[in-house]
Amino acid sequence: MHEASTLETGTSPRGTESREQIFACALRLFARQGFDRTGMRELAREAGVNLAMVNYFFGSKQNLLREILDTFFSAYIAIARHELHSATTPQLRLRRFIRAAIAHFAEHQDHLIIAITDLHHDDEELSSYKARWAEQMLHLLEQQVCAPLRQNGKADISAKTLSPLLTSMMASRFLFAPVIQRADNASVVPDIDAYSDMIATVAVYGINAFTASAQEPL
Amino acid sequence: MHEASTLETGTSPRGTESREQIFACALRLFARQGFDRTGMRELAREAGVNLAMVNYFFGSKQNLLREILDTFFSAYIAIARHELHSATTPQLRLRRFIRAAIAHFAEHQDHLIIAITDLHHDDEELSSYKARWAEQMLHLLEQQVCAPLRQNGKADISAKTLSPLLTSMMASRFLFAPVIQRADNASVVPDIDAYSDMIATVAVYGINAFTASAQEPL
DNA sequence: CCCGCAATCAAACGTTCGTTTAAGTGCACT
DNA sequence: AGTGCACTTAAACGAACGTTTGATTGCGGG
Repeated sequence: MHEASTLETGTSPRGTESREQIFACALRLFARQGFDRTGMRELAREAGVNLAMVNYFFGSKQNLLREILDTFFSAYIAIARHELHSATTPQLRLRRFIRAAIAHFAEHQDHLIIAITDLHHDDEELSSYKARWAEQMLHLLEQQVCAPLRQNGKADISAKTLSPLLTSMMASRFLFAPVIQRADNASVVPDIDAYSDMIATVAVYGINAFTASAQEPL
Repeated sequence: MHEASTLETGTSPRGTESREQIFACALRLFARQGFDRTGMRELAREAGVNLAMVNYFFGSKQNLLREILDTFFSAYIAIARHELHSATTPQLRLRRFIRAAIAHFAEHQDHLIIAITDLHHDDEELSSYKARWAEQMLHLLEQQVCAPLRQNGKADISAKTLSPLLTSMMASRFLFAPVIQRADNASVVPDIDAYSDMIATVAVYGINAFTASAQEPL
């Protein structure tokens, strides 16, 4: 039952390579086939280690999933905290947050896919755990974006609506990538910078049009 | 192996009630716990039927999933086909499509969640199947929205980018609902009409800002 | 009345699942 | 040389999985 210690002794402990192999393969397999469809034996075989090593290093399959979600969410929140406190206007803060978050998504696509497609796992521990991350994001967006925008005029938008909307918009390319590529593998996709610019522009101007008073009708 | 016939004899065949019970319970369970985490025995127990009835009516668990996806996607495409051919400008067509699609999502939230969280199942049959739906949506958006917008000026947006973006935006509320509600169960959520208005406004004005030339900087 | 067939049932099929155990390996340090 | 500890291993555990079989029920039409 006692999970292997994670303490760093300056130089890597002997088992580090195996542990990292397992973690890397779990990322790939969970994202491509889903958490439940990936068996411990398949994971161990792919990582080139013995079956028992997975639970030796991570305690259980659930714990392995939690460690994956942990690395992703904590970095996501850190980005939000940093970028949403940076600029002078809520529009500029939002744009900087989107660009940084999409860069994070692009670099950790497997984490992202696992996090979203496993959103509806009704495991009690993981659910309350994800709710705590959501709380922090809701609070950040409310303080730094929604509240300032409320003085704009017409309609207001709540963080409970904005947070899922932004995350969905930013993730859309990665979430649907396998289906879209299969449906139309001919044409080229815009590079990641053009994509994040486009999402940021749509979000900032779209939200501004919704919250601000005067708009020419479309 | 011979699946029960689906032909309608005017009045319902005798087994219809059981079949519909199974289908309804599968929707609820697959959406709440995921396809893989839901066992045939659990599904049969919940539906109040014998275990063997599931495969008697649906042939296999995969076929049951496919029937769920089928009813959802075919209605989704029908809505897109209808609304995207309706109005005079691409902006108006887009707005009408978004409002109708969100109404469809709201009425079939379980279908939606199953479709999205199972997007990454690498089952060959289901993948090529979903790709065919995606092709139709790509073609519709390209013809009725992207191509007309391309004459706008500055930047253009491809259907390969727009289709996932729109679907993600419209689905955001339903996809993240369980996490958000758990993180903040106090406040009220906007009703579905206000939500679809907001998504439509953000999408139409946001995309217009991205594709049109002159914009005041934000 | 009874034959036919759709529907229902209990039971078992073989497989795979996540987890645990107990033995074994080889380096590091005294 | 020898002891301790981190790592690795093969094997087995009971449970749950999706599917199939063969018998049984009960209504509708000849």
